[in-house]
Amino acid sequence: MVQKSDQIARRRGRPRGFDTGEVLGAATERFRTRGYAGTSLDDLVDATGLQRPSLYAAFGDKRALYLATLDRTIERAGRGFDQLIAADLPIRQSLQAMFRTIVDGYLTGETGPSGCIMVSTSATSAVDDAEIRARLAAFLKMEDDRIEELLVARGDPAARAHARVATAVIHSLSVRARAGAPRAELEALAADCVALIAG
Amino acid sequence: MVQKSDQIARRRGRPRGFDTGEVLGAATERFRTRGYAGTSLDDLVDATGLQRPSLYAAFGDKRALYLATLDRTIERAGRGFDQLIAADLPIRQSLQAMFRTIVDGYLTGETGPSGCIMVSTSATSAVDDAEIRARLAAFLKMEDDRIEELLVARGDPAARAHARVATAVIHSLSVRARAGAPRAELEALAADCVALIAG
DNA sequence: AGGATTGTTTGCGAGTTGGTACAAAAATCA
DNA sequence: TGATTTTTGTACCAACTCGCAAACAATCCT
Repeated sequence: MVQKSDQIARRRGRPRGFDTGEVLGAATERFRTRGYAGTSLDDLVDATGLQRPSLYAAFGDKRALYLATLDRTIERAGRGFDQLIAADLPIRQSLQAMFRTIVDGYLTGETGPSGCIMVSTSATSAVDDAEIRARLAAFLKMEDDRIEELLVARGDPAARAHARVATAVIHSLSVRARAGAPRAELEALAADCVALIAG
Repeated sequence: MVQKSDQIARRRGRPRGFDTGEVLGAATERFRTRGYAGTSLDDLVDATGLQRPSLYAAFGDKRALYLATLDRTIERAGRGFDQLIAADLPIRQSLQAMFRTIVDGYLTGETGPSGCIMVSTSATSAVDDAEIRARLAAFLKMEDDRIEELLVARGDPAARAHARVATAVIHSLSVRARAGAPRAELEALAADCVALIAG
């Protein structure tokens, strides 16, 4: 009872040779490019550097790992919106900053622009899998709510409708990024949306 | 040279026991619910009623069949927009009719609301497959162009920007439908979009 | 009728899939 | 030190994957 947690409560057996967050990030990237059904265990071993048994011990089976990547994505995206709201910029600047971050992220990817794992990948598996569908629904609600909250705080009288449309534009940006649309096209759509809401 | 095409140019051997269009439609539905990677040959045999060799003889391998379903979808959607433009209704009514048709379609599906095969399914496979990506890009361009054309014909001075945003809302409707959003939610988003453009 | 041509059915085989058993390895505890 | 606990690496398995070969069936042509 003396050294309750000397460092980080030293565990008993052999220590893990990997960081859970990093592994989850690597798995997310692979799932984002190939989708759930299109990603094999060999893919995940290749992406994470872990062997199958390590993956299974740490996360459970393939589906549980996928769900974990979705949860991680929802959390991180939520924190992003929180920061944006806290920055307390005027409507136009808030939306511009939001779209800038989103477009930048959507244009990244292992083999090409990969958009959003929730909007453009989990959606494929959502119809026949209730847990994936629930995560996607939670993500969409989070987006709608946070953007509406942001617009309400700035005194937008049509906050609700504007938030829904802004979210819709986010979704479209993901689809268009995966279709190979050039950055300028994505930025133009974002600018059109900002003009429509804040212009 | 006399009976060039007595009926429909009677072919040589054993006649096909199926209608190509119907089979393509059945395959489309299965691909729409499960995605490309998530649909097996057994699934397609089950959905179409054809045996593997018949599928292969008529369409080629699984990927070629998938590409055929995408092409069919693009064609049919294009015809839908053509009809809408030809109807020559005012802006508000045109958009309302468009969204009504789209929402109705997106809420259908083999096992639940399945949205759009292009937006919410082909997008998953588009990153690593150039031909699928090209089809998706062509589909998006078709949507953008047709809606812009419609708005230009009605004298909308911001036709281009409005068309992009309307297309974005269409994409979001597909994602939301697959997430299990109720009809009222989809209709509300559509109404918000119409109000923003034509209000 | 009989040959030619095309479509259909059965069955299979090579490769890949997700998942696991088992032993070696690396740490803590006594 | 040796026993215990946890992680890691190797190898494997049963099930499923896509695709195809070969025999059979149905039509047209002469």
